[in-house]
Amino acid sequence: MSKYDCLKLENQLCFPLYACSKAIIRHYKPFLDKYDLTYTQYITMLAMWELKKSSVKELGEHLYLDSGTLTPVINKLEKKGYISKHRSQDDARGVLVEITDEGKKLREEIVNVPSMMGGCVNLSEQDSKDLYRILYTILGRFDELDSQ
Amino acid sequence: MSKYDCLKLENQLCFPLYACSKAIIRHYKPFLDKYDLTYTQYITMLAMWELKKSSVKELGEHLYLDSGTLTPVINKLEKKGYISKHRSQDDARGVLVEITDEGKKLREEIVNVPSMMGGCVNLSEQDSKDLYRILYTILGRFDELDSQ
DNA sequence: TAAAATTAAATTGTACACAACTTATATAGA
DNA sequence: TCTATATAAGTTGTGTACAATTTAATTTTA
Repeated sequence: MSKYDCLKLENQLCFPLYACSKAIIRHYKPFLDKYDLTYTQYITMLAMWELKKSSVKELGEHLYLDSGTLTPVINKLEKKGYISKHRSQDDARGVLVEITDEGKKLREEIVNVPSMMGGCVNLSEQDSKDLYRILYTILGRFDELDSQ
Repeated sequence: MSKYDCLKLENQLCFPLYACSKAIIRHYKPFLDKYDLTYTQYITMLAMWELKKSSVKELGEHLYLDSGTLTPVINKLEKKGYISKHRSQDDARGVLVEITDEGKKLREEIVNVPSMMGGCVNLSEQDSKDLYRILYTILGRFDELDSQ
């Protein structure tokens, strides 16, 4: 036992989290390539399918992304025809993003992607539930910290 | 219940994983800024403190990073004086990276960072253990897939 | 209500991440 | 042994992330 044990990669939780996140995104790629979507564009579409219409700000809160990241992603998805954007009438500072008919069609095709990815990882029911709960516990702690 | 439920952000494990990983890295920043290190540079130093001497390839296997990411990180850490690099004698294709005395000194100072971060998250003992186990299960599955 | 403070997006600059490619070197097979 | 293959780093190009700044618009407040 050394006082440096806490600095070992294997004793840190941040590292497997970071490595896992990247591994999943990397393994999404072949599935998403078919639809010419990056992972970030994919989760942005996931959010838009739920929200249908949203400000950039609200979308960013859902995705934990700021406008610096989101603006270029939105512009790319707009160019692909999946969403449209225009200034808000109520508040001219805001921009409203809206799902298009093309975007709705994409949902039909992409609906089988999650199960294909799930098949790769193949966690037990219990592990999935535990992982889900613990991750949202951590996110909650950080949300608290940030709002203080 | 809709056939699109699987496409909801909240029903995907990839999303909280991705969000959590980013949140942790973001919250490391104030602690690492003191030492003028980015998160990637930090975990590279963690690996180097363990390995002491390593090829770029081996280092990349530890960190799940390829040379495209690692080469510039190594160059920056070299410029800061924490590591040194030179061609391998045995195999002139390889480059060996080695921790310097400066790099060893840094370890002394940075040893309190993990506990400060742990204090932010404050997971229960059981949740930490479960999270750790599940994350390495996932990484193991992907390693299997990749080696096939 | 006019100036000050706040807010929403966009912009800018730095640093990954990674696929695809290049270059140099080493190993294997005919 | 000579050529084909494989391997290790490095390079290039695209796409995030995010802090910091800018711009335009809205609220607050003196």
